Parts: sequence; structure tokens; C-alpha cells
Amino acid sequence: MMKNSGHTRRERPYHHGDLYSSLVKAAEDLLEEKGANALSLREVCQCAGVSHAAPYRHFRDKAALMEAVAKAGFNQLGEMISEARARHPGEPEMQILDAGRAYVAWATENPERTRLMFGGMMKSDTIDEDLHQAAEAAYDEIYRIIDEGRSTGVFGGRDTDSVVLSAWSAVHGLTMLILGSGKLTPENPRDVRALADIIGDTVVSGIRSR
Amino acid sequence: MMKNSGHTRRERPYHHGDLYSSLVKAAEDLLEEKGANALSLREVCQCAGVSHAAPYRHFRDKAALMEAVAKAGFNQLGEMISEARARHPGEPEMQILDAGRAYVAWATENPERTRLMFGGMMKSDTIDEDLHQAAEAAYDEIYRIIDEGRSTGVFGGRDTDSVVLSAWSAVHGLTMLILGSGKLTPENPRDVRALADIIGDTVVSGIRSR
DNA sequence: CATAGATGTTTACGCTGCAAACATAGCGCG
DNA sequence: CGCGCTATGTTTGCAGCGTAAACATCTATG
Repeated sequence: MMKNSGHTRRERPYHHGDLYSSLVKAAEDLLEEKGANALSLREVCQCAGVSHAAPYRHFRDKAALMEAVAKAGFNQLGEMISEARARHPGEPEMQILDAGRAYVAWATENPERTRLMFGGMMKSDTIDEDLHQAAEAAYDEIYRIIDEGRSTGVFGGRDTDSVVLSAWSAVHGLTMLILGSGKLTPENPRDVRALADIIGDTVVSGIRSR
Repeated sequence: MMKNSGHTRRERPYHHGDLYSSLVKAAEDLLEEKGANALSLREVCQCAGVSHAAPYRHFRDKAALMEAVAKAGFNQLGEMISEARARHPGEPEMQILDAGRAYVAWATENPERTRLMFGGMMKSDTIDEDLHQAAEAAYDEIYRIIDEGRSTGVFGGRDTDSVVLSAWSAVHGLTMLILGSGKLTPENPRDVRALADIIGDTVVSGIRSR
């Protein structure tokens, strides 16, 4: 039977309007809900109210959609670090401690997205430049903290990149261990924060100018 | 036509002999070769010279096979740390530095297995106890190093577990960043080792008794 | 106002993980 | 010694997946 054409636009219009964002959003939600392995593109489509082939007008393939999700994640993460930095102007030690807490907190609240971001979905020939750039931006936020600390003599180290790497590694490692193999499984955010503080103290001790 | 029965055993016997190990081995190889996403159970079977339903006699499902692979990985990793410890008797600082190098080196040589181990294949209701135990054993190796260092006054910290967490987080974080999102992609093992040493120095500085 | 390009749908295909029914082989018990 | 029981491997079948191609619909541009 012919579908009602024209007058009642109530019945979801043929064109979605903003399918790109809807798909990313739906993918984010379903990803956290079902896990990366159980996430099917078709279910994302169903969730966005669209046929299972529609995404191919906006994404080359499923991996490209996941890259968009990862990119959005890096942007959020970078923003949280930036906010932590702004929260303690002129206090680099407080800035990293707070940034570390924010990092761990965000990751534990979005475990699947975090795993996606740092997993290894890139097959190197498909190194989406946008994704790389978003990750770089998050890195730069940490760099700014360390750089200020080193320029005011609070932090030491032979070069800023080494110190950034040390700090990021420690926080990121804790994060992945928490998400990881079932060894560390704190029940509530309080415990997460306590662990983050332990690592934070050690990091600051390790990179402090002496 | 009826298959030759009995006399010439050349023609691969109906029973494989040691299918369990063969499947784990084949899965390990194919995992590193094709990546976790592209790994199909059917291809593992073909590689082991067996029909695509055979594994179900030995593993509940595909995830169970991957768990066995992960478990073997943790055993290997724990062994490497243990060897690093044995290499510098009475020198805890050298022990962690060397263990850290071994950790990073092993992970970069077996990236897919590492991602599998620390990814998040456990759905918590399927927390295979063997897997948890293998991971715990690797943890214990690090614990022994830190514990000795603290008992001889080389390392500080309020409790051993906190120090272990700090050290492991830093090394593990570096590892995952190297494997990770394309930010750190050192070409050769030399670079990897240099990065490991940077993190190692910071960790030791951070946990040293002062 | 027509029509070209962008956006969404339908249909189809090969591959996947898994279950059920079937075949074979080795092992213990009479 | 032989018979069947059980462990192991195979075949067949199914629903769901990602993706491509052909088709339908809308929207914007001349």
C-alpha cells in the first residue's frame, strides 16, 4: 500500500535530519550497554530508527563509526583535563592530581568507550587523521600542566615529554588495570578516587624537582 | 566411499590427539596475525585441521578459548617477571627496572595477546577462576620485588600493595599507550626500551624511600 | 517546476558462532 | 575376547552479522 505522502509529517520523515549524530549517540549508548564485542551495527540502526544500510551514507564502514565514537571520547577526555587545569590556576601539582582523578573517573564511568579509544581499532592504514588529532589534543592538555610546572621549577626531569609520558602512563595504567582483568574491581567511585590518589602521590613524588 | 580403516594411520586419525593445545596455539598465532576483531573460530579450526564444531568438545564457546589464550599469556608474563627478579638477586631496584623492561618488551612483541589479556573479555559472570588466578600469579611476582625492597629499606610507601599498584600502573600504562591509539609508535625495540627506562626511572624515584 | 544529487530502503550474499543429530574411536567391563 | 559406553570429531542447519547493489524518496539548485 502506498504510504501517506506529504501532509502528515508526524510519521517519521523519510529523511532523518541528523543521522550522523544520532548514529554516534546510539553507538555510544549501545556500546556501554552491551560491550564492544556484542555491539552490532544493525542494532545501532534499529536504535536510531533507520534501516540497517543507512549508515553507509555517512560512514565508510562499521569501523569508521567506531572511530567517530572514539574521537568524541578523546574530545570529552581532553575537556575534562582542561577543566581540571583551570580549577587550580598556578598550582601544577594540584592540576595533575585533579586531572588524574578526572581521567580515572571518566574512564570508569565510560569503560567501553575507554577501551575502544585505547584498544587498537586502528589498522594503521586506516589511521584516521581526525582521531589522531583528537588524541593529540588530550595529550597537549597534560603537556601544558607539566610544562608550566617545569617552567616554575616545581617539576624536574630532563625534558617535558618524558615527564608527560611518566605521568600519563601511571594514570592510564591505573585506569586500564581498573577496567581490566578483574584484579582491581572497586565497587564505588570512592575507591576509585582513593586509588587515583595513591598513584597521584607517587607520580608527583617521582617527577618533583629535587 | 569408506575411509581406510586401521592400517595406514598416515591419513590424520579421526581423533586429533591433543586438540586442546593445538587450538590454543592456533588461536594465539592467528590472533597476532589477524587481530582480535578479524579472528574467527572457524579459521582457527581450519588451521588446526579440524571441523568447525570440534572446539565445542573442549571449550564452552569462543570466549572460553580466548580465555585460555589469555591465561597462557599471564603465565608467560609472570614467568618473565620472575626471571627478571632472579637476574638481580638482592637488588630490588634493578629487579623492577628489569621486570618493567621485560613487561614492555613482551607486550610489544605480543600486542594482540596483551590487549586480550587486559582488554575486558570477562563479562563478570564468566569470571573464569583460572584466568583470575594466572593474573594474580603475575601480580605476586611484582609484589615479591616490592616487598623485598621495602623490607630492606630501599623502597618506602605506606603499604606494599600501594607501591605495587604504582609501579605496575606506570609500566602497564606505558605498555598500553605504546600499543594504543597511535600516539606512541616506536619503530624498533631500542625505542621501546628507552621509553621503558624513562618510566622506570620515574617509578623508582617515586617509590624510593626518602 | 523540473531534475540531479543526496539520503534512506530493500534485497541479496557470504561469513560467523552455535546447537543438534550423527559418526567414529578408544576404553572398561562382562 | 567382544560388546557397548563415552569421549571426541563431523555434518547439517539456523539466525544474525557486515557489506554491496539496486531501488525509492526527498531536497536543493538551476
